[in-house]
Amino acid sequence: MTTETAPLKTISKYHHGNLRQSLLLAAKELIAEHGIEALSLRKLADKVGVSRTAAYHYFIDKNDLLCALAANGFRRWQTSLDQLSCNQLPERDKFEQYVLAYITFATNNPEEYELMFGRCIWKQSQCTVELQEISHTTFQHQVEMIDRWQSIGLINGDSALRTAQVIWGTLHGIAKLFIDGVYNDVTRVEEIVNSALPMFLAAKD
Amino acid sequence: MTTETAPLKTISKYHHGNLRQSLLLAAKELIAEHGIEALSLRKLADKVGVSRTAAYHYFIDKNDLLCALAANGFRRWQTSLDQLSCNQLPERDKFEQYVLAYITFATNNPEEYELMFGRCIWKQSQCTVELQEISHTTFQHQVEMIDRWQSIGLINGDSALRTAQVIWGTLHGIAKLFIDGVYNDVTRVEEIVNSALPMFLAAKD
DNA sequence: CCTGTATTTTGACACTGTCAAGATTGATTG
DNA sequence: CAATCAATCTTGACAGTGTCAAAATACAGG
Repeated sequence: MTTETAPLKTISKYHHGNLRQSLLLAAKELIAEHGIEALSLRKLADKVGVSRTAAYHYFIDKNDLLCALAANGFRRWQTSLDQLSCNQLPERDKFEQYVLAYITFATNNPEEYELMFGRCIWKQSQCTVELQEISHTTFQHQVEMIDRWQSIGLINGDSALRTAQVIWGTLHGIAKLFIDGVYNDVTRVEEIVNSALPMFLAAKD
Repeated sequence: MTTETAPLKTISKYHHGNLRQSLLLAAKELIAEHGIEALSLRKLADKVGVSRTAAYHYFIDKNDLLCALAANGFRRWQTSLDQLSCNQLPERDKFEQYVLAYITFATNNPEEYELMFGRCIWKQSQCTVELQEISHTTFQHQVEMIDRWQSIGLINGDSALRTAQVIWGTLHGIAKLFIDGVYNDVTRVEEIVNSALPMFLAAKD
């Protein structure tokens, strides 16, 4: 459809070139800086140097744009997962890395994380098929990882699905309590994670 | 300050009688029905039968009103905790009850829970001293409960504070995943809770 | 009845998301 | 090269929103 060769035109008012990409990038920056609820389509348009309603040619909705951002987040997290699952460390270290990576990803990109797993998209407004697919894939991926760790005997629990749900719940909960400011001493992340680990790991002696 | 004898006046436009209480009640209903983000001060005023800006004589802000609602929620949850901590069941059953009660409270009053622990109040806007106090008291209370269970040897972990934070994280996370619609089969709450319990309980044989 | 204070309303402003209609541009033809 | 067309962007407009300042109303006390 669109030619991929970015023209790098001289600045003319019309035909921005790659507005969709620019909008997503600027939105990500604005959100990271001032939070999700501070993002308005008009400020976004201002930042990109374009009119208020220009975004509506690339996104159905404000919600549609947020979904696209969340999908990008899932892609980023997915690649982290991929790197992690194909390294050569012993499985136990992999598990620890996974737990730490999860919390780190969440606390380092709080607003993006909020977008990916928060009510803003999942609850109140319906989410895009794109987002539904990429998130489902990622969920599946994580369940499989935990499933394998469980079948090895590294972590305990009966049903693999239930165990995955509980572990994810724990990670999500800790992350959320930090992100939302209920826990506010972020320097203590690692300590809490280290307290969480032995609860999941099978008896180790 | 205000006389506590509610006059129950005939309906005259001015001097509603107990506007503050009415506003809180109506707001709670509106939120329970349509979600937090659907609450506007104007709809709220309409429902109570009062002008748009009437609420500003009892609340500084929209945020102030939400904080009051959250504080009420904490009071409700606190009484549940009190009932639970002074019954005569064995400690193990108490712990199970606590876990189930937490998730049940959250999933039965999702919007109120969101208000109590969500970003809406804690992160973006600063919360009231009233809310800060009541929530801090409740947190403390929960930490003490877990501390006791740990010193008895019912649940494992090293630091009591860290253990409490992790357990709370787990409960909060599971609750949130349900509330926000990421987990959507609410009938499976109990199964997940039952999978979570043995992770916290010390070896039981 | 008159006055002061507590309470509520009206008017106004800036900001938001979104739709319909118009304006501008680059590419594709003849 | 000139004309047409579709893609792209802008302007105008509307209904909501939170919130402030000033006006209006009701009640209590003298």
